[in-house]
Amino acid sequence: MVRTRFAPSPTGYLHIGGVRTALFNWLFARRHGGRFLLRIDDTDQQRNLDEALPPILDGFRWLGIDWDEGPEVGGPHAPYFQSRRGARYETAVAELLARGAAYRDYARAEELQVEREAAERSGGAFVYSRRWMAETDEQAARFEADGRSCVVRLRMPRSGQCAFQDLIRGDVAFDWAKEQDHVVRRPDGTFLYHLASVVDDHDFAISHVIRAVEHLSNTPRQIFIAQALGYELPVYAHLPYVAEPGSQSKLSKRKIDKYLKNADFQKLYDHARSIAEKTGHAATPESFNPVLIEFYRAVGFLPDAIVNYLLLLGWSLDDKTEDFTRDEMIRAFDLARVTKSPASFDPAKLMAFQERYMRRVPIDSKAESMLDFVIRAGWLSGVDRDAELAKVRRIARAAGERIRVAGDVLQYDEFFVADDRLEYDEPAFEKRVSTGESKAWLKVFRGVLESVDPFEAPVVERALHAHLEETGRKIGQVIHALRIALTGKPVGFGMFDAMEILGRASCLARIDRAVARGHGEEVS
RNA sequence: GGCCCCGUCGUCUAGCGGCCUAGGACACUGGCCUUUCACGCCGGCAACACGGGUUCGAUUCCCGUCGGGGUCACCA
Repeated sequence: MVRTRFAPSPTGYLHIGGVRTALFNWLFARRHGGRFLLRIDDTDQQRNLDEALPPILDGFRWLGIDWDEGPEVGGPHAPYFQSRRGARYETAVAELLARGAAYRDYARAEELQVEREAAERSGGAFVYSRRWMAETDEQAARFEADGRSCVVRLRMPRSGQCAFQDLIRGDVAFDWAKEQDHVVRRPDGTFLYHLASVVDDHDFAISHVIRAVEHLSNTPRQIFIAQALGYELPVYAHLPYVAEPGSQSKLSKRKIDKYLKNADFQKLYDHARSIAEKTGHAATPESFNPVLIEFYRAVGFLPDAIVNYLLLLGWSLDDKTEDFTRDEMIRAFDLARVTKSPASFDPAKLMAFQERYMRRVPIDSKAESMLDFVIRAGWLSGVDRDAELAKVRRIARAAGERIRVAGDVLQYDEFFVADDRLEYDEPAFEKRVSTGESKAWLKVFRGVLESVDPFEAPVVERALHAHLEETGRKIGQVIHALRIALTGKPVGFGMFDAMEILGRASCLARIDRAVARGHGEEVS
């Protein structure tokens, strides 16, 4: 039975790279009819679990990455929180001690530091002298009388090699002598990650440990622990990490300022921020960061687009397939096809997937998600949802592919403001409405609009064309003035679609207002 | 610095000795379409890090160099 896990620490944030790792674990488990579990690595966190965990869980749920065992869903090996498994780790450490695979160590931090520096000076790897190791209770008592406290360290081999097979890296080997006597228990009785992780992986019957390469060099010490405890080893697979845009360095949530110098990143960020500003979403780097999944959710990305993009970061099926439904990716996923080199995160390509997926969203559900943003922005109340939805649906239809993320609806405030509150793009107004005979023409065309019936796009369009025919004008001569008078902007939807959405009354009122308006000044 | 890993277009990648004058996608770019903006359509630019081998033949195998990165905690 294949069993994989993803083990986040409860930081409150879901990192893009972490999601990719979780996704690969999930895919691998689903592919083999196994189980995917979530385990919370909170061995050393003072953070308040109660508020740091839900955002992570919500993030996974939103992405459609479900877990078979773990927080909230429970499971046969509960609890899935390392902070609640101390007793279990204690027995493991006792076993390690009993078997001579670990020892109590009474060294002080400064003493260790001296040895470390000496090793550095001589150019060799630091290997602890074990001078303050207590092998008997008597020795321990003596150190304690000195006021020393003890940690438990692994008694690592000092010769030979630790060799293992990695599903992605192939054969890997490390010299035992380069390994340190890692601490597994602190003086206060808490445990370190490596110990907890190995014990949990064993207890939870994890068959495949699929994680980022940063952990590759941690593997020997974990193998040492597992073997000392008589555990069967899981199969290891170390994924390349997700790199910065245009670089090979690991993507980090703290380096956002640096990434913003990348044009594509900047573009995505600005795009998202303009949406977030309108919805009042706090746009601090902590909460509003393109390295975190929450960022995409806050502006209306589609989870399927993100997952599909992430799937292709370090994995590919062949030389052309890019689109995968969940079922397709489950069927196709194969660790052997994971790349060895880091894949850099490309905001532009993510957006391309988003656009592609957005095209396939049925108009009704697109309108639903757009309406959420409109309500969040306070442009509609949400009280008469059916009527509001109908309006947003018309906008969605007219906007077509201009709506790339659901929050893009907030670019079209002209359909939500009162006629007398419409704002104009001043240079455009100057150029196309204030000059020549634009205003005179608008007045005339206003008369035409009054009698158009019904006030629907194709009818209005026919009326305009008939009018142009009679007066011998070309559409290009007048439509810009009309657009700016009605929407305040030089760009937008098809003119007639926009007019239908506005309705006759608004169109007339807006023409009146534009015509009455002076050169760039408000007429009251 | 020690140890380890990686190295095909700007980016994600295909390629597992001849199918490669290296394929696809994104980005960029020229044009078309068009009431604007998008979309769409047609076209273009663009890569095997370098040097040695092995071989009839290397992007593919080996070695070295260079470059990039990861990791060296009483963090996870």
